[in-house]
Amino acid sequence: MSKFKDRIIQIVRSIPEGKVASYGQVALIAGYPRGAQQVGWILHIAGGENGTPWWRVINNQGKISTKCIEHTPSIQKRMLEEDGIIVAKNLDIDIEKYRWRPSIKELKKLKLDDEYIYVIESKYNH
DNA sequence: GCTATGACAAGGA
DNA sequence: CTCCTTGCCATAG
Repeated sequence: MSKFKDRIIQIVRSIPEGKVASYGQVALIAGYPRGAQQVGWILHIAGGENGTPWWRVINNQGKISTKCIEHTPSIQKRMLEEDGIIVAKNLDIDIEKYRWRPSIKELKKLKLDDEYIYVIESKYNH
């Protein structure tokens, strides 16, 4: 069990129903600003473990980009719709409308220092 | 330790 | 908007 994996899973599990986050956003909040691609990989091997809502993570262009045969795009689309999120036929999602914007208090619980939390806030709350 | 592989992202054409 | 290039970095072999 790597620290990285645990961290990513922890963040993904804290995404509330009805909200989505991008791979880069999850990586950023987890404390790995440039680990977007690794998030996809972690979800590929660990997605589905202990109730991890892997389907709430999409790319920053608002599209579903899974290629995993265990977790196909159609499955992800259905899971998102069950969360109340509108997904177009071409797998497009209005990410800015549904984007998860964790509060300062929520971020502090993740043991991130104040300066770093400010960076996250300024990036997604403009 | 070194190379190859990406469920990615951002910027240029 | 689409297509392409470059930068990224944890894992697997």
